[in-house]
Amino acid sequence: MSDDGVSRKERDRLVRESDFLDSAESLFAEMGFYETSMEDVAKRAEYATGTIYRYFESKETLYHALLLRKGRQYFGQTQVVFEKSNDPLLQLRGLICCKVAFFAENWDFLRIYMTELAAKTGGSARACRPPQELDDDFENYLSNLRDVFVRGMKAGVFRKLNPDHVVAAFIGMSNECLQTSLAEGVSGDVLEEIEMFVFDFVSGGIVTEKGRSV
Amino acid sequence: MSDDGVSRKERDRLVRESDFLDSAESLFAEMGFYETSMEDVAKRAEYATGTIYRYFESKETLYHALLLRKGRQYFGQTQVVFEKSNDPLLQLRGLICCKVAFFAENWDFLRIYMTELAAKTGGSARACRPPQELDDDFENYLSNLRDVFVRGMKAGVFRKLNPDHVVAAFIGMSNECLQTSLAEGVSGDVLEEIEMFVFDFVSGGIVTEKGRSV
Amino acid sequence: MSDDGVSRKERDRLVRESDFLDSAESLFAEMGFYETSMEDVAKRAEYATGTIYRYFESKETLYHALLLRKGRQYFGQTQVVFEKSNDPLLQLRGLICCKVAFFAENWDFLRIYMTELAAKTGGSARACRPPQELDDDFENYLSNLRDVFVRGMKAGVFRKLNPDHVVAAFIGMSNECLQTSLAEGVSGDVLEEIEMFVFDFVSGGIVTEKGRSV
Amino acid sequence: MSDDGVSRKERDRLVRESDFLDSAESLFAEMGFYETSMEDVAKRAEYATGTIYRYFESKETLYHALLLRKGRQYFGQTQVVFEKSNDPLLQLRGLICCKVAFFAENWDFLRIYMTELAAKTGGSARACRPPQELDDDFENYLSNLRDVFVRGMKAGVFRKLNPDHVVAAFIGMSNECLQTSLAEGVSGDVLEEIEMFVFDFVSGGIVTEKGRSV
DNA sequence: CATGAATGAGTATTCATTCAT
DNA sequence: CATGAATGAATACTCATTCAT
Repeated sequence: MSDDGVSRKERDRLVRESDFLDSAESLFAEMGFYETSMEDVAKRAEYATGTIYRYFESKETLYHALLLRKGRQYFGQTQVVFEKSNDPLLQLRGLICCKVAFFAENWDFLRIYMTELAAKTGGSARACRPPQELDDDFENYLSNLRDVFVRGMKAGVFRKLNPDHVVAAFIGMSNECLQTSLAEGVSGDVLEEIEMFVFDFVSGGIVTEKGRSV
Repeated sequence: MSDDGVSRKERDRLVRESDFLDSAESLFAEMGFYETSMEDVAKRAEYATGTIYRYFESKETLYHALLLRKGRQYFGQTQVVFEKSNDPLLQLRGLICCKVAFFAENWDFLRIYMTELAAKTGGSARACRPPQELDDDFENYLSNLRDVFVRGMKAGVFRKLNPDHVVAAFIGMSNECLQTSLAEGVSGDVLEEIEMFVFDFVSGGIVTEKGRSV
Repeated sequence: MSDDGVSRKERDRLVRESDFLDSAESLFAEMGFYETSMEDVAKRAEYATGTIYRYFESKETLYHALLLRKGRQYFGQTQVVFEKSNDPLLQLRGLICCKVAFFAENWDFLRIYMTELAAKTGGSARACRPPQELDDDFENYLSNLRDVFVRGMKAGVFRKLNPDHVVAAFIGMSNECLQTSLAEGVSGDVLEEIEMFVFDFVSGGIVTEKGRSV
Repeated sequence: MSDDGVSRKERDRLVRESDFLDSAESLFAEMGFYETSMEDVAKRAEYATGTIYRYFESKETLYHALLLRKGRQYFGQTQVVFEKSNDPLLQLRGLICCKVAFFAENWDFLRIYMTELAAKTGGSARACRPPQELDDDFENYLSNLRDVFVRGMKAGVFRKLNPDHVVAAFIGMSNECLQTSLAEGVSGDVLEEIEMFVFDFVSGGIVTEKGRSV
């Protein structure tokens, strides 16, 4: 037993699991779920094909696990933002910051997440659905996000708009901005720019006083 | 020969082709490209499996054809908007109106288009890519859209923001809003509401004077 | 009714049948039976696919018919040779002459016949066997040919060798010579040369007096 | 590692490969390439269908492999004959001996080889062509064989005939003799008889002194 | 009787999953 | 517990044949 109560065996196991998740993540992002074979995943992880099945019941399970791993991490971070403050504007800023930072670090995951979101929102009855656990987290995230906007509206700092639409708009625009920006490679400057842009756009849209008066 | 110079045979052929495209569109939207078999498509269209191949060379060709059919129609409509006026604000309104109307009528296509967009923007090297023809149309659309924003900025009716980001933001938010709204069923009221919301959000964001002053 | 007691209809029918047999013959020779589709045959004959089935029950039937057409013609000619004389040497000469002349005119058929012979002699249980009728003709031809050799041996003009082997040798060598020679294009001179060569080779082999004495 | 530097795994693999080649060889000989399904091959080898594809990329590859296996073996043996002596008569004897012995042991292969030869000489543009490697070996064989005859003619032990025709005649007659003889079952006596017959026939043809004087 | 669109059985091939070593 | 060969169900696609027009 090591200090933190985890045996070497257990640690080894976790390392292996992580190897597979990493391989799968990059391959699924590159080639898509269906164009990636279990053999591909095993090969990239430098294990034998059969070994994956010691760690994951099926290809779908592997997919779920990788969605969960990063997904929970992300939703965990957003949860912190939701809980740290009650100020809608601060929360909004925090969420954007958190999102940009997370996806900049997890570009492969973003691509998978976007595809998943497209399928999910569209209501596709695909064989390979995201795991319930993550769905719950996502629902919770949506509800918290909605709450931020609703409170902001009540407090008069946000305009009174349909909060469900605002949620969708916020998610859609931030995702798309991240995708197109990050596709061209990541640098610190770009990140800051995206972060600022997203907040700016959400806050004030694009029309000027002059434009409004027309 | 009938009045419009198309023989009955030719018309029959087009009807059949359309049957297959319709079946494929709904199935690909529901189940995804890979989870839909050619037999499924044939069955839904009420033909034998082999018959599809008299109309489409391969599953991929069928997919491309259905993307092209609606895609070109949509980009054709946006092109009209781009050409009808030079006023960025009017163009923006027109584009939103056009998008909402089109996708309300083509909910299945929207779902496929969203998945395609997720894959495309994400740079996935999927076996089944959209046809070059549509890619070109899409690039052209992006460039025209960007131009609307750039002209608006020059004219002082739009705020000076990174136009590429604005393009991404506009596309992402409008798509996501449409998806979530339309998923719940379509009614005339909803359409008008989405249209107004999208324009409103793009125009002015969500933060109020009061929020800004904080 | 025309002079020879065949109605125009009947004549038309025979023309059509012949068109199909010609197309099939050239295609089967070029591409092989399995690589040729009924649509190919119809297209080359400039008819619709279904029309073939008014004339031939199946692809196999078509194949049989084309084997029969030329096959019977050929065996008919050899029969004449068998009957015209009783002199083994004259008959042999006549058979060679007849064979060279026939296959020079029917190069496509030769190729099909060779393949068929390879399969038949090899005892392949192929789905597409030659028709019984032709098999009988072939057996009859073999038996007559054997008889020529046997009589020649009895008469002392042929050496006493196993007559079955002689038959096989004669057929094999003449076929192969024709194939390789005709593959390079046909001319009158070539024909005469092959004819002479085959007779010469069958008659006297290749070893000289000197070679024999070694 | 075993003594001969081949691991057990490697040996197992070769055994399996050989199993498939054997099954395919007998089936292709019996039924023909097109009438044999991969499932048939797998079944005869007592493996599952998919297993073949771990050893051969495609049906065509399998076919090529089986042609190569025996083909190279055969051409290897003829090469030895070509190199062992310079005496045309001895070489001729050696080639016949070698051919009879080889095809007696490889009756299935002979049937496939004959079909292949029929197609090849006939110039059929079949989808499933023999591998280039074997074609080269065959060309080399032809050229060496021709050389034997040319040298024999120069040395005065062979009659002066068109050497290309002699090559064709020799190949055709020996193949056909082997096919018809071996089709009836093989015994030591038969082999010796065929061998002698072929040499006898090639050497001296069939016409006697008496026949010649007529 | 010609047509050619529709049919659907048949086949090569793939790949997630299992299991003996 | 790792391995990777074997499995066999699943699927895109072909083509001989049929039949309504």
